[in-house]
Amino acid sequence: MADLSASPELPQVSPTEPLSTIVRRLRREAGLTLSELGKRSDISSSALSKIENGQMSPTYDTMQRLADGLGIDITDLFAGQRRQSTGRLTVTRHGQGVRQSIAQYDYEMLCADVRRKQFVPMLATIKANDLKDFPNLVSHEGEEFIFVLDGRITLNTEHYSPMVLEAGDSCYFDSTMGHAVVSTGDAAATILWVCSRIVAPLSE
Amino acid sequence: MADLSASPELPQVSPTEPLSTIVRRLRREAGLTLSELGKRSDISSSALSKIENGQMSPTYDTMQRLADGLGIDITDLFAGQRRQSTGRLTVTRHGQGVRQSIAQYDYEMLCADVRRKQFVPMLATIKANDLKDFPNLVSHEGEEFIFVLDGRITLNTEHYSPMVLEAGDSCYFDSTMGHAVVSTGDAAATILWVCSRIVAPLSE
DNA sequence: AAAGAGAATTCACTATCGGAAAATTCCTTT
DNA sequence: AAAGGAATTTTCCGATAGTGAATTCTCTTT
Repeated sequence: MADLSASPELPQVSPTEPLSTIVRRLRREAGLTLSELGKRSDISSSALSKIENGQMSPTYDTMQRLADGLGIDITDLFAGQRRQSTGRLTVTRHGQGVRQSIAQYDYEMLCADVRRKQFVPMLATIKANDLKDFPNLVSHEGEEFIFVLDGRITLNTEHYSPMVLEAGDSCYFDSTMGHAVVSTGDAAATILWVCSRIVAPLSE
Repeated sequence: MADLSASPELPQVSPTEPLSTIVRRLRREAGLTLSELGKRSDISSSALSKIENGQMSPTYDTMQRLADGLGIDITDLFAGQRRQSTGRLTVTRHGQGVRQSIAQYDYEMLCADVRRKQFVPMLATIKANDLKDFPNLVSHEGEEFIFVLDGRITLNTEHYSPMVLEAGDSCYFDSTMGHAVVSTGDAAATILWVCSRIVAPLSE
């Protein structure tokens, strides 16, 4: 079985990248050994070895456990190489983000000059003090992470009882579930907020 | 670390459409009998029957031929398996993340009990003081965001000159570009670090 | 260089997939 | 309702996916 592709070059986009190569690449990127991945996905390391060497065609069942162990979506096992933007980088200095404001929060969008990000970081100052400040809970595609920098907040959600978070606490949740953050301390609360799956905000 | 929602680990009954139903639906939609589809995809009708009745887990090989015979992309066979988070949520209290350590950094993985996150947040304390502490620059798929909480760091990258970041500064970049963070202040530096497309470590 | 440790592969074996054909179910037609 | 034919399921069996143990490979350490 000859492997013609072997080029030492960087991210080669090969539409026909075989499963074996994809799996090996994903495992290496995750920094896992065969047995480590085997443990996570409940597949023997010998089976993984055979898969990565193209000596075996795994069953649907096995592929599902494999994707699970890699923490990826099973379709990623077929998708070949993912298009990756060139090494872009941007810095936002303290206080220099793009400011936006709605009734309940003041935002400072960080690194806003990079568009089409995989996730969007921002600093938010919570103005709302009461859930009544929200006409209704917010809900949108994607997942969300909150890290409290200062003050104390209450995270209200559709499916859980309100959670109080203090400085240093953090929270990760599915944002399709309705949610709203209010400040419950004396001082204004500041949080670092990260959302995935957000369409590039302002500026055209 | 309290996770309110989750049934422990695997037994989670996914509300997604199983392969069997997907295949049957697609075949019916195409108006094909088992043997007709079998002929097109070079799979015996008995095998197809077993697949459609959930009595068999087809191999990667077979699934490719199947998708081929149906004239669809193989990833469409997983339509029902795509990631779909049902309002999950988890909180990590100050200092309660899962700790990990490598030569250059100490990590505290936040919200580590949620797996398959779209992005992974962590707190890192930078131990490295010199670029020489790194055998080579780190590089992996995905994008990365850094927010400096305390101290001063220098971000070294493959394509840019080193950038000094102080508390409150942030940076977003493509992580396929080699990179390494060192502390350049007197005190240890602490940063909030967010990476996309990373496998969260296993917390046993 | 030898020893040792850990990773990857190979080996021997069992469980299961997948094919051919028999058996059954599900029509349509009389 | 019965007959006939097509679609589907079941049965049986060879081929191969998947496992644990043994082996080989690849490092680092002394």
